[in-house]
Amino acid sequence: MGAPLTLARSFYDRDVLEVARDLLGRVVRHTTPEGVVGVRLSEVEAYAGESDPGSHAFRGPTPRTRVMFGEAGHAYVYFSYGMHWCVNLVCGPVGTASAVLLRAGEVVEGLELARSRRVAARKDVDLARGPARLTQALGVDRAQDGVDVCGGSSLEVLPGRPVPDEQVVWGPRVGVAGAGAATPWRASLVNDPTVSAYRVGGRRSPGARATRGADES
DNA sequence: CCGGTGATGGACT
DNA sequence: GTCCATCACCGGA
Repeated sequence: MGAPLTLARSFYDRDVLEVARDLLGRVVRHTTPEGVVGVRLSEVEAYAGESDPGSHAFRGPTPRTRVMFGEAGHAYVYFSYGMHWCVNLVCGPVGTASAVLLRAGEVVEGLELARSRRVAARKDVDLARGPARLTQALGVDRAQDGVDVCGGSSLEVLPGRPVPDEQVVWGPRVGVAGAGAATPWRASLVNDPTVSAYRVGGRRSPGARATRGADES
């Protein structure tokens, strides 16, 4: 038998920062009746479970965050801002509720289909440049919440090509206050045009902090 | 290039 | 009622 197509569950069943780091350069692939789209990850963000004030798991399990408290290697998909879907990969032991948010990547398979799903994107580098854009390009939504990405599902993560440390840049997470603010939760590929360049604070009230990520341009 | 803002709906207090 | 792990679009520099 050949090597498994998707990453083994053990890949996800460890520290969330390690998983985030190792996800860079991997390919997330989603197969639907419309076809297949694959995205090579260029930016991810770690959420360290119940102790992380920035995590959806911070207040303990709820119907929405049920999947986060479960087994590593499953997708946690949530609905945001009334119109967007974002996808995380659960990691660590059961009950840990850690997860890695897939923030951006390059479409490396199914370019035409991705374009048709992302009509607003003017350039191909914008197709999956941002967490909600990435899910839209992949065609991921509520139906993939809880899906096991370790094989046998329409949503899977392929080995891709590992990225050397020199190409990895760590930066702060946005919109999170509290003790964990100093931890570099967000990892991205240096000088990669598909890395999202988002605003700190978003549409927050005036006076929002202006700490820019260190991985721009 | 950059900052400001509306859209839009669900989860949680 | 408030807060979003966001995006697209618009106008100004």
